[in-house]
Amino acid sequence: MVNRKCIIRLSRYKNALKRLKALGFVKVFSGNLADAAGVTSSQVRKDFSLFGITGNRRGGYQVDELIEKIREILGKNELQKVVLIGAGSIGNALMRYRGFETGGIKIMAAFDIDPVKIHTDGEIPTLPLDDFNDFVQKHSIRVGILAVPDVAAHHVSEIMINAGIQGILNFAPIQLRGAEGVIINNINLEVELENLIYFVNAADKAGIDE
Amino acid sequence: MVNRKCIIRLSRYKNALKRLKALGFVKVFSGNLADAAGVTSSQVRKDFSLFGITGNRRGGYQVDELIEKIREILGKNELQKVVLIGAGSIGNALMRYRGFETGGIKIMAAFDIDPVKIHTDGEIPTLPLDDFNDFVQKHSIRVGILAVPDVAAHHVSEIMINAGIQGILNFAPIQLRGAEGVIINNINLEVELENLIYFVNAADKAGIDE
DNA sequence: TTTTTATTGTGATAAAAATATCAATTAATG
DNA sequence: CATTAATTGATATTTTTATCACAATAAAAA
Repeated sequence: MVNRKCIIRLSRYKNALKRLKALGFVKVFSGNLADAAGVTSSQVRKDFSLFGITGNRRGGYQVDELIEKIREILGKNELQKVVLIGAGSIGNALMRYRGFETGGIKIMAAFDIDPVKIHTDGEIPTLPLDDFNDFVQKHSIRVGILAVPDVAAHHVSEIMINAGIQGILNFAPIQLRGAEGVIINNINLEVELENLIYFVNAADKAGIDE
Repeated sequence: MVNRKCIIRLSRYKNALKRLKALGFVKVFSGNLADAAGVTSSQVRKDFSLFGITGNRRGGYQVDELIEKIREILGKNELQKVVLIGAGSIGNALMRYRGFETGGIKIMAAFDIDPVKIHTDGEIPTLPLDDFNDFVQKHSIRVGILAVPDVAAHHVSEIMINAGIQGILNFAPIQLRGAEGVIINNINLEVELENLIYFVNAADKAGIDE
């Protein structure tokens, strides 16, 4: 069964493959990917079988072919357009983040309620929130990043969902619950740090990782 | 058994409790927390039993007491000092992020190799990377945030570990593997978006969430 | 060409995590 | 004070996830 964890592993395999390719690898074995992604080789093969990815017994997998197949599964063969709501510090950091381009992801526009932040001169325009609906529908965008303060988060998530957004990456420190057919991934910085702090403090016990 | 997932849920319970407290709640039932955190009430009670948190049969849990107990478990009763390496866009966003203070987390200093970024006038000083070791040891800091470009990430992680850092929150798009006794949490923005894109594209199939 | 060796692909097995169940118990009610 | 109703806490069950094990098979070697 395909779940979140499984897709995350697929992304990691793809990243590992890119690095191995840069190192000159032409074929890889499940064990190589397992090492690079920190899982077992069985896990790699099981994941592949789930998506009908096959290799050659004794011959492993062709790197180029494998990257291509994973990209296809992840929908990364075409440019993925996303929008951003919230042009604060995190929003701006994301706009400046260069990793998305190379990964085939493009932030088409940012939106904010603060008139001071509106401008269309940069590489990514920042538009008034009122334009959100039209923009999303005009460009058929289905994925959005939410980077507004916590008090506004729930309200903004409703605006996004009403506009037709089906996937939200939420940076607000509130556990957003998605509507039917809407997927929400939450990134909570404080929770992540709390997590580290707990395990560092509990260093006596065996170091648990996941 | 206490694992990452379990501690993340604990953080979520705490956040939910704070909101419920603000709403005037004095006591809560496991079902309330379950709703707020998106889990079952059995899960909540199971988690609590793991940490010896008890309530009153029929009477639920006292909000204040519960918050206090969870804070204690998470080590948040004393200010948690962390450092940041990389004063780029993500690093700066984190320095400006107000959520940490209220959560009892303090970024003591940032470090960078770029002399242009060094300054000590702001609220959080940005120091040369050469000062990292001394600073960490002087302030007994054990948790650090890594926000440098991918090519530098592995090298910087070694600097951190050598200086005695035991927990790293890694924003570089590379799967860092920790040394013995070092815990690394990876936040990979592209992987998160890829994940959303996959499930949005696969919207035909049943919407899977976690 | 035949034999050996290494790796895949998958069904079986084990481990881990989440959920359901229910007796024990406590608060509220009459 | 006795009775009722509701919730915890702990155990049992189910579900999910990961690992193991090995036949099938293809490359390499003899």
